[in-house]
Amino acid sequence: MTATFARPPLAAATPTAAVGALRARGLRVSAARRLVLEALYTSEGPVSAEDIAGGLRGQLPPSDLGSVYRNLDTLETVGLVQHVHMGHGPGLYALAGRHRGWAVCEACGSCVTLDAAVAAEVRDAVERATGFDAHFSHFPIVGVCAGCRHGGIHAHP
Amino acid sequence: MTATFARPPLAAATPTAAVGALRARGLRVSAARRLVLEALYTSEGPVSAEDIAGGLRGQLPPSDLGSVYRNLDTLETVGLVQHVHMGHGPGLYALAGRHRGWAVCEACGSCVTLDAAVAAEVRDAVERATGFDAHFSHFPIVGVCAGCRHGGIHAHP
DNA sequence: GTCGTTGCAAAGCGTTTGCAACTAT
DNA sequence: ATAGTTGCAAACGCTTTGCAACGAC
Repeated sequence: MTATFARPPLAAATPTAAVGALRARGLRVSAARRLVLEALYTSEGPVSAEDIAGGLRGQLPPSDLGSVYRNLDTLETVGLVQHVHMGHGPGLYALAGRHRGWAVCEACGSCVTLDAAVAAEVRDAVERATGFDAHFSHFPIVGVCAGCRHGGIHAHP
Repeated sequence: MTATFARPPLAAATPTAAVGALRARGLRVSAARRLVLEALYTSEGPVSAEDIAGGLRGQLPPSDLGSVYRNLDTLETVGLVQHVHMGHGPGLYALAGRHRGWAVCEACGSCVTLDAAVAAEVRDAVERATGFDAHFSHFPIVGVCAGCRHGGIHAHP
């Protein structure tokens, strides 16, 4: 499935809350599904399906990649998870409700989350300029960050 | 190669001008390369490599998909072409310098180009809010367009 | 004649899917 | 007991690449 269309994000602060949300929808709480959730709660930034299947480099037991994709898809349909595309690599997954979008620097590669205030400011400006009600959850804002513009270190493209 | 990093766009108003730009860089002007350029000058919106290889549904002779990808890559390195990702499908290619970015509506699927004024307005707002010098050439602005927000027809996700 | 470029085919990567075995409910 | 779910493997769509033949300069 892998929706391009945004699901309403469903914030779940703890793994337990997320498990509750699954049960509330009649979805089963299997070990594999629990593991995907745990991986997302464990990791700082967004992670790839392969990262999760690999157990986040030993932090968690490894699991089947196909099932990870299926579970990420399920969790995204429920609204617990969102995925974002940074550059050309694999899609990256993160818990929904923890951010209002992403911005990635094409000079240093750093990826930051937008908080509610910043996201609202950008959204309003885009709405004024284009009429679009925009979000940056699926595709990030791409550009050069303040640090890199002011003579920082640049990654080679 | 397929750069994530933006090349400086190199506007060429006509196929002849583009051919000149190629020669100026010591690149050869082969039939296959000419065909890719012609396809890009012919098409209204951004097109996929497969569209080009297929001859834009009979408008041009078909050509080899691998070579189309190589030529698009070359043209992008030169700065004559840029590619953009709409949703999850194949990358789409367009002449550089004809636009300052893209916006795509996730309700009706329509894709519009940003003109210089609109792009500047959005860029300034993003800079104020985030410190990023942003552009929307590689990943479009994703949102719901004015028409769809005001009770238009919605495509099913 | 030289060397960039082509066409073809094979491989690559990220992702999806069919299916029999399993297990949460 | 009944479905939803798993693990495996095969297939998928998009893109890249190796290589011998070719063609622009």
